[in-house]
Amino acid sequence: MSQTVDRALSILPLLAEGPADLGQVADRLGVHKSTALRLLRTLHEHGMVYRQSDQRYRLGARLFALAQEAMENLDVREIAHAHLVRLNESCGHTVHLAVYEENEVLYIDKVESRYPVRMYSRIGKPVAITVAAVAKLLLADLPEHERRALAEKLDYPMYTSRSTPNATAFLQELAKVREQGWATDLGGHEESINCVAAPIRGADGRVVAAMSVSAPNVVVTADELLTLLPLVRRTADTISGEYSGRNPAELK
Amino acid sequence: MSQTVDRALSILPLLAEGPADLGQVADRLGVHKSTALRLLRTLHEHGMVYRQSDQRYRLGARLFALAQEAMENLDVREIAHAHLVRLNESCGHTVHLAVYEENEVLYIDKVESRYPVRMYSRIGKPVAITVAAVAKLLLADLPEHERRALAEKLDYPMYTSRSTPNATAFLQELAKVREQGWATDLGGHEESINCVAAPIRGADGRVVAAMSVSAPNVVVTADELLTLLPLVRRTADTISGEYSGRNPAELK
DNA sequence: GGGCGTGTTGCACTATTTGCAACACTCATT
DNA sequence: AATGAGTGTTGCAAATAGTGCAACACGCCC
Repeated sequence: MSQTVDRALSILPLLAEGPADLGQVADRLGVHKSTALRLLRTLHEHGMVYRQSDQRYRLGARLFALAQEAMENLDVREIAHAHLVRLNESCGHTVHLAVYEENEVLYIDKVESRYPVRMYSRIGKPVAITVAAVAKLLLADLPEHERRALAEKLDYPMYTSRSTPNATAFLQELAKVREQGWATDLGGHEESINCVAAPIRGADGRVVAAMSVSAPNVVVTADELLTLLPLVRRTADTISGEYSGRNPAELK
Repeated sequence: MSQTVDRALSILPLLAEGPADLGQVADRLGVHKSTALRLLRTLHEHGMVYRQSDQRYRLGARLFALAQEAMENLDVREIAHAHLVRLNESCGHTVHLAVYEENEVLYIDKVESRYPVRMYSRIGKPVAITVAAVAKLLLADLPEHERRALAEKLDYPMYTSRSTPNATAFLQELAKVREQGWATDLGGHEESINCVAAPIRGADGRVVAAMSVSAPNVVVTADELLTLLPLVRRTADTISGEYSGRNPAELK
């Protein structure tokens, strides 16, 4: 592993917390100012960091553009999008699409609720992995040992009284989810918000993504939301079919 | 400037085009496979790239998370958001917030139209810089020489017949925008979409961001959209006031 | 089982990066 | 004006850290 690159990349999460000046960056990296300067310069040339008017550094525009492009190239996302919109049109609630990647689950698409009350979430944001319905589906499909290892390693923040409290409970929940082929989150992340989710599978049957419908209590009760389950599952299955049907489009 | 970091960072835009295997990466970088491997490994450890099941590399999740965090830390964005939402509620159209950074203009916030017909755009996406109303405002405020230099350097794609055709026309347009303190884009990017935009200024009077309201012809005519101008300008001014009023919140 | 096309590792060489110390610059303070 | 503390910046010599090579380890197809 490359030390120089390692150091340079370590600067990014550091700047993500907020702007910092050269001295601060050097200190937190544990290197000499001049070294930090040269690393920052290289990052700058690539547009990864930006020097604002007060001389301090922040993350740069290229970063957004990259994240953007990367997202748009995801095949599942492309295939799923139209279906998500249609689902939103027929039920009106917020629809999410998420994938698992290296110990994180993240939203890669979202169609906003048509009701005035909206939930907070954002594409690209890592999901509350221990409680979100989509996360349960994605993790439930991991190979046994990987799933256990991950479960042990996670934190279990008690967002609400119904959050998953620990690894044991989590693994149990995952087993259930795996069994039934769908998942819910009933107020486990935010007291008043419920979700139902279904898995999207590739040709080999493995779960490649998960989608969910979320709505706050004030709009529909948990029971009412559950009546949408068949629709959500059907949508997910349609996407699965389309995804496994065609060979992953080779671009260019 | 650091060669190693330079090479490593060059991998990212390359992967943004689509997944690639080790050989391809090495070739396009012009380095030996083993070198490419080690760079990719380091990128991997930082979650910047991800190795998919077919062994090929793609951009990784951390990239999204970083872009995400960076965006949320922008003070203008935070201050403006509530006002954008309110504006959207009162007029129903899509509202955008954009900033300028190193030869690019990018959207940093967006409130979706409440009409069924939506326009395509996405937070983090670089804006069509030669035609977008927000871009004109941001560039019009650059110091003379920088503005000229940039204008010369740009491409002027003819998205529609009303797109800005060349540097001369662009500079002229910028002068006008600078003069009047607001800007429009009447079908310059997409034939049927119009925008009106107003600048958000910091305490020193410099333009720090720009906001716009966009709507397709099928919903309102350009003339009707222009009647919203006073409202847009008022909103922008309110945000400007709030932004220059408080000292930029030092976090942590 | 031989022949590809991958990705991976150990090693010797030297080019690249590093920390230092000295220098520039801006801003307060006196 | 002059001093000083706080920044960011550059040239240099030392050596660490990165490089390409060549050999190896796979998996896959014929």
